[in-house]
Amino acid sequence: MHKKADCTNCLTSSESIFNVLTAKEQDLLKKNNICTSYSKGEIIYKEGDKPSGLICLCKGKVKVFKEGVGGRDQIIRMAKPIGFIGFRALFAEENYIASAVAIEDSSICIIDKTVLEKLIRSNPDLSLAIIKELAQELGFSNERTVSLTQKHIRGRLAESLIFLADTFGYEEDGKTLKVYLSREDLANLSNMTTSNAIRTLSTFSLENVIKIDGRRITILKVRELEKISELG
Amino acid sequence: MHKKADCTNCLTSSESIFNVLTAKEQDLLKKNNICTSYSKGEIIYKEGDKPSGLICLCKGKVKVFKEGVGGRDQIIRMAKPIGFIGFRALFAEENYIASAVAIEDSSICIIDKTVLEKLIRSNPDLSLAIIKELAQELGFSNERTVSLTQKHIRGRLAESLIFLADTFGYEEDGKTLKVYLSREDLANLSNMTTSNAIRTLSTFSLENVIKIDGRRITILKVRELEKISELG
DNA sequence: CCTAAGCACTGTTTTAAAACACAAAAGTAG
DNA sequence: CTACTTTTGTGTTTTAAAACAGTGCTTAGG
Repeated sequence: MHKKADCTNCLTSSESIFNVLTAKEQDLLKKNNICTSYSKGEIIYKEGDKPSGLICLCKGKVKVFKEGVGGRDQIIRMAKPIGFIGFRALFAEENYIASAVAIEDSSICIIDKTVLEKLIRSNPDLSLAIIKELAQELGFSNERTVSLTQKHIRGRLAESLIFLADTFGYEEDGKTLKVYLSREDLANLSNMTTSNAIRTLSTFSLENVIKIDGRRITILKVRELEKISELG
Repeated sequence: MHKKADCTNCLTSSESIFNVLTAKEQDLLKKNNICTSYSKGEIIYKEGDKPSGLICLCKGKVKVFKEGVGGRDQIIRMAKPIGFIGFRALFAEENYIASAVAIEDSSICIIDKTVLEKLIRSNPDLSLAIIKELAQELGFSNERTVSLTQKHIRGRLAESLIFLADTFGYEEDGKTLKVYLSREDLANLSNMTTSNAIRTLSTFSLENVIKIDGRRITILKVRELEKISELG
């Protein structure tokens, strides 16, 4: 674990925020990052840790969660390649307020804090891209706050399933979620107890809105699911 | 209403994010903003509206809220001078996802979108300040999501009272909140029904943690209130 | 001054979801 | 292969908070 990994083209891919950089700047970036790999279940950082740089997820999937008062976790973000994790604390110059755990075998690379600042100072397009990214994330968080507090269990779970589909997409069949979460994670994403996630999932299955086969969730009626989510 | 107002020194005050600008840049800023005043209760923008520029609150107090599924509002932010409202949507290049209403007679000035972009492009310190501001706001939103979903009514209300004290401060006596909200607003801030806000407020008063006199709330035992908030 | 409207407050009922308590299945390690 | 742990699944009880219902107070407007 924590083996060295190599993710050269990850940072400069067309999907990456860094594609606005000049060749020279991209060079600087490539020379200043450390790659590491994590197995499924491993902790990437913990609440309270100090961020050392910008973490880029090159491979795998990561959940970011906060421990609540009753010991119950709330998943506040899910990351897929190519994406960043832990950037909030870095930019706010604070310690992490949440923890990140790999939910699949993953590779990350860390861009040094000072190098990043240099790049931001040298390239306004990068600044604007980061500002936009943060603003969108804030919008997501605000939306989520209202959904999680006001929707009922069915609505919250339906919303989570749609969110997972939007984020990770479908398998080749075009309807099976390309992410395999435990019932507990699904519950922690949707602000409910594990029992209730299991129960509600079964209900959806009985109603033929989804099909469940272990952790494999196939969405049969997206429209129906969206309706359940909207009604709350 | 919507009278023209004058808030020249508001943008360039030492508390403002724009204090990193050069004299020349500050000049550009001052030449390109429109000031308006709103009476208590007036709408500054509505969910779905398109942002035209960066809104700076120069005088007064503003609540920013989202309408939930059951018609119940959730207050997601409270703004005081000198602060910005509606910046999230502007930076994300989206329409507003929340509404802003003045809860006191207020003055705002709007900085044109293109002027703002010019300033961001010319001054990296401004970029960094905006990035930091957004990241802190995102942290606040994440914390809030967990509190509002996991804490019980007493904990949520206690947290809101502490938040109001932190945001708006105290009157001369050093313990009376310098903000006067209706019970409904207090409920919408704390994710509960108005009845429950009233009830819980009375309980706190009976327990001598606070003193209530209409909308005037005096915090008698801050430590106690913090305990209630932490325990959930 | 009187009336209306909105806000503050209280008691009662209902309900959604948590908590609890098991049982069965599926992975995992020895 | 067996024992152990974790995850999944289900039924029951309890509880926190919403919904409902109605009264009094205060403010605003004619």
